[in-house]
Amino acid sequence: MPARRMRGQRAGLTRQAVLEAGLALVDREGLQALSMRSLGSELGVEAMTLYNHVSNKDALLDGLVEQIIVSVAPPRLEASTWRAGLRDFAHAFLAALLAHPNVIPLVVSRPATTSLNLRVMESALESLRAAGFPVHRALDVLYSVTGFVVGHAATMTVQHASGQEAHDRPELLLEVDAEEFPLLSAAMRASPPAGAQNRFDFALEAMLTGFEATRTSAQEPCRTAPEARR
Amino acid sequence: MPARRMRGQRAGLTRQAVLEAGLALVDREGLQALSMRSLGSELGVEAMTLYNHVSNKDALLDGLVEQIIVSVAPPRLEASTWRAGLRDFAHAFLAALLAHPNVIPLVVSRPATTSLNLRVMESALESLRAAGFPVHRALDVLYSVTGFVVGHAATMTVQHASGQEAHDRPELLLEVDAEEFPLLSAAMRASPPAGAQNRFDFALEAMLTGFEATRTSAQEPCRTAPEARR
DNA sequence: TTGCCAAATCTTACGGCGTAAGTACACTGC
DNA sequence: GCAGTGTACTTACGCCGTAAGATTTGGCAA
Repeated sequence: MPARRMRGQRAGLTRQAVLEAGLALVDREGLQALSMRSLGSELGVEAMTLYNHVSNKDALLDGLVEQIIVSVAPPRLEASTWRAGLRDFAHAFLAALLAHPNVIPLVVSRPATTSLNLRVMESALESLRAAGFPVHRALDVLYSVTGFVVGHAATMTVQHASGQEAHDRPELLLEVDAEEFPLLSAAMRASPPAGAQNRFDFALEAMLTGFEATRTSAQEPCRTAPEARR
Repeated sequence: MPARRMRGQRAGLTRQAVLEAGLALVDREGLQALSMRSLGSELGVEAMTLYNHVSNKDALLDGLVEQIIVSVAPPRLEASTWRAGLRDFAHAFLAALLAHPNVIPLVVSRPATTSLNLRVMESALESLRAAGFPVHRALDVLYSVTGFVVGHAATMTVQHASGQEAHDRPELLLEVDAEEFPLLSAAMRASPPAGAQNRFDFALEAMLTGFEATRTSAQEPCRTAPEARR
């Protein structure tokens, strides 16, 4: 609980503190619960005070996205194989998104063109090029993976029953009519709650396998790259 | 221009007309320009009138998403190969999304669990199962493709320079510093404006190729499925 | 034809939003 | 001690979604 302060007394806020509180608030109560006023009172401060640290609400939202991007930033792409590197990156990115599911709509709708983010891409490109991808293909691969991760994270976390109180049940839609949609309900019952992760891995591997073929314009006919043989 | 009416006179609105006008408004001026008041005046009607046709703004937004889903609905998945079918579906879905880029954030953040949508999935599952996929794998494949398409559509259309006036330049970020990010800027210059579509196809094919291997638990060691040999 | 009703529309009002503008206070360096 | 600077608060404006109620209409029963 923030200590009682008198007019003009400092609260000791920083941009970072504001962003963290904002992220926490969104995680806890959803995007629509984030207003300058609510975030202010969360921090024991009036709404207008926040404008000392973020220039407006849009910048605040951009900041939230940035927080997430930064949390996955360390370019792990130097690890072992390019394939393992991409896999690690995809997993780290997915984990970061799933850790803050309420923010995903923001990630989707605003540009992640921070220079910090560009730096990550640059080093990833370097790794892929070294692994034998032509530069433009490397960019294709990178965009494909990020698009894929974002898309999956989004479809994994859409809450149905458009109520705003979906902050504590990670289960997905299970109440499909077994009469009307037999296959669908069967398939959903067949893949247990953890099935989403499996599905992600499954499709990711499929994509990586597909990439392999275009590495140096099909350097081997079928199975390429030794791939972490240990 | 809507004819001048007196109090209580009918405007002849329908839910469909409201949704269409809403979609048009969002396409033209962006999501943030859509308010009950603005949409009302668009239709020559007061804001509250709209509540006769949609129960609240959330339902209106759901309706916009539905409009898009419906436009891609006809299950083309019966066509020729399962692979060609999936490819067609992905292309149709992507086209529908790109036709209304401003709506993509909505598509991402709300459930597409209309029974109409479920019917599409059911028939797609049927096709895939007939093509040799175990049911749960078929669902994996389907989710993977939709997630992939949504993710790509999203990353293809994020506007940078978070201003709200990005409604008439489909170009993406091109002003990266060639000094600081040589590979990145080179790769972007290498892939021309139409490169996004190529990238999508490239990654889609990669994924489909990957799927092929899990069709009936690796039915052939390397190259499976004759695939539209005509 | 007349009378009535359900549906479509408009009016008013409320609380909450983002934020521009102005004010008050506490630190910092001289 | 004292000015300057930056942090925080207050007030106010115009927008938002929408609840409640008044008003008019078109269509149907008698």
